[in-house]
Amino acid sequence: MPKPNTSRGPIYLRTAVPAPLSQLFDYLPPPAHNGSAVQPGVRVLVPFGRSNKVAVVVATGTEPGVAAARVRPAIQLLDSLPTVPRPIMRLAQWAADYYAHPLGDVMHGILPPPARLAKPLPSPYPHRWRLAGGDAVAPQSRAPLQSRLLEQLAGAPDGLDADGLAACGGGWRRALAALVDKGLVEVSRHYAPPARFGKAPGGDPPVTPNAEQAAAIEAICTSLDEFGVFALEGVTGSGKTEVYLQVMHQVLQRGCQVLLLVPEIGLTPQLVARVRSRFRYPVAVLHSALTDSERYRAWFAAREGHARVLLGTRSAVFAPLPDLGLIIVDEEHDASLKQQDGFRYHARDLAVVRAQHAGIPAVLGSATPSLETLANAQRGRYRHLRLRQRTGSASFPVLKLVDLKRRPLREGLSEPLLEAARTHLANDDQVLIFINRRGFAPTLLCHDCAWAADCPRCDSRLTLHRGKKKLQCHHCGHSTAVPAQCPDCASEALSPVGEGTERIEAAMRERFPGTPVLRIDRDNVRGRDRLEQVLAQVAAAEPCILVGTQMLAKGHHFPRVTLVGVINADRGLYSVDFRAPEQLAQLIVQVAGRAGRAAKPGEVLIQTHNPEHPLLTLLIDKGYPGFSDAALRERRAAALPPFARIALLRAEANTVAHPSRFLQFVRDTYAAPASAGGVQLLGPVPAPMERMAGRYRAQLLLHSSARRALHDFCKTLRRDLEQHAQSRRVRWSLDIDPQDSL
DNA sequence: AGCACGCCGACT
DNA sequence: GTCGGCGTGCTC
Repeated sequence: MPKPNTSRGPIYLRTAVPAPLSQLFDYLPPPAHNGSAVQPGVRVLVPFGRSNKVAVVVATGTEPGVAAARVRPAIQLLDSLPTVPRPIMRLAQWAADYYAHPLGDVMHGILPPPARLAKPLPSPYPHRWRLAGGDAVAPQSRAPLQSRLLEQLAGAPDGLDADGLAACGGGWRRALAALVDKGLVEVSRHYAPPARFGKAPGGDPPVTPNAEQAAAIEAICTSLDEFGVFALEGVTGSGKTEVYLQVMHQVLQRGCQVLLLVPEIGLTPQLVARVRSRFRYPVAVLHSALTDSERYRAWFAAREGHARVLLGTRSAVFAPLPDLGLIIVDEEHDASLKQQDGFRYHARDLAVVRAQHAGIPAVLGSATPSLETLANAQRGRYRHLRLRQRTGSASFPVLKLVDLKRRPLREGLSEPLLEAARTHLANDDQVLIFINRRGFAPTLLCHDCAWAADCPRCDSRLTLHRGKKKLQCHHCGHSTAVPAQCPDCASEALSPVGEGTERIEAAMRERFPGTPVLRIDRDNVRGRDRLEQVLAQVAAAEPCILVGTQMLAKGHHFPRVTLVGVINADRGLYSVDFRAPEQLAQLIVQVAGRAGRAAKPGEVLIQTHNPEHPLLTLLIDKGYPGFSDAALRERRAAALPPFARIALLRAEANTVAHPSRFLQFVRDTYAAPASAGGVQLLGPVPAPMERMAGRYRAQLLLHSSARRALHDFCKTLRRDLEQHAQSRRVRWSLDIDPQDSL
């Protein structure tokens, strides 16, 4: 849309309104405003349908998108300066386009909650008060407390905060409010940020890098002024974080800000503490566990340039950073970097786009890089940096398979694993048992009539939680008491089938009486702090046994663990999802990385019924690089991502028929034109779990060898479906580059 | 997404 | 006779 107003007509504000609609909506400037100075990124209150919405101005222009008579005036401009700065506008528009998602919804999603209200942006910093009109002479008051306050304020032209005024004595807030009412005191608009966003003084000395680390740091630091992506593949314990910190240091010294993105589970207090204690620059942290006002403060500090480092989870990729000089994505393979509902973006991919827009480097770090990133490295689009050695004296753990075939299993534990545990514990070492399942047992079965405890709302079994004495569905949260007898045949022979963390914990207690057994899963370890407590216990403890889920696999160091047992590697070997093997390999490597980080070598035992499976043997003989090379070749041969592009049209409804009927309609309507454009429609098929939380789900797979073709098709498809009456009978969504596809 | 309009069932 | 179910249409 052209900007200069050469004609005589009115200027229109083209806005993104928070609604699931791909179009933009035009408004006239509010009354008594000519609109010429309105910049993109400014929020505006507009009438929309029968209600009012906070929209974001995307552009101004002289031609309305609809008949001029239909254009209504906006109610009020909410900002004088853009709330969404230019680079974020550009990123949001790029993302809305790439993910074929309405820009209004994207904008709404990236605004912090206080900015979604029809008010000017509030200051999130502690209030400061000063004398009204900046009087140097204190006005008088007859109340003693009030005059003390006035006296204090007269001596502080920049104003005083709560700490500064509390000295005037108890009840100061009431007295101050009275002064504000009288108009003698005002809230200062010259707020100041807190001096730091953390308490540690900074200045921890950097560690001397080894040759590989030094080379990586050098490679990145010699191209800080241009866009470039560095795939930093560093085995666990190779000191990736030290590389990040040293590169960050250089960037900070040049006066730039750094964005460090991590998966939700990777944002540990240890990492925050490590970043804070290294730099004398303010560090802000942004993640979902914060309160709204804490998040707003971090967002605001980033936007004002008060925070020099922003450490955050995926949504932080949209945080405004005026002096951004470097983006790092840690654990870039992690699935939690992709948003799984609504606006389904991948923070790693957007980080690369943002770096490109800004002309700065992006670093994608992982011990187990995603196949997407490795493919980009192979094609020469990303620079591949490798850290192959563990730092210090740490050596690599030895991986071994335990063949479960025809071996007696007691509570899921094989004799070789138990034997190894005995040996390691006898050496005063710690043992970690990994099992990717919470609860006691994943099924409760009647031995007499084969009744099984099913979830009434999902196509799944209820998990037995013995501690809570409940049967629980891990998909919808449904929970019931454990029946004493079979509801079908009244038999009392109800037996738990399979193993979860609780059961392994109990079994280990029984096998190793006197050895502490600590269970770490979501049921047992509620908050972040609790996890830290347990981990501190482990660090201090004598020989002990840790039993846990994914929570154990990421980010934490267990220097005293020398044996890791993986209870079951078989799920994932034969999954329908083509990404399952990749995820299994990543998980095994990550868990294995917990062992032997100190001087003692570690041992990893993986229980499986498929010890000849090529995925497992490759992983054990050649490590993750061996596995990923083979996996990439397979993906290429099968024309799967990253060698082809896919998208998923999902639909759900309260009846079985509606989703598949809707998707079949889409297929019937679009198969021919799609195919002409090089896009294949596959399905519809029921979702991997067709019924979840009482709703039926199906999906249609869109596949193309050409990114552009798929993208164009998705955009027209969305615009059509938004209009079509058919789509109102289901809830549908379009997922570009889905994480779980089939 | 909201929100209203518009036609068909069980209730004071 | 009304309250209210959710199908359909619209939002500059």
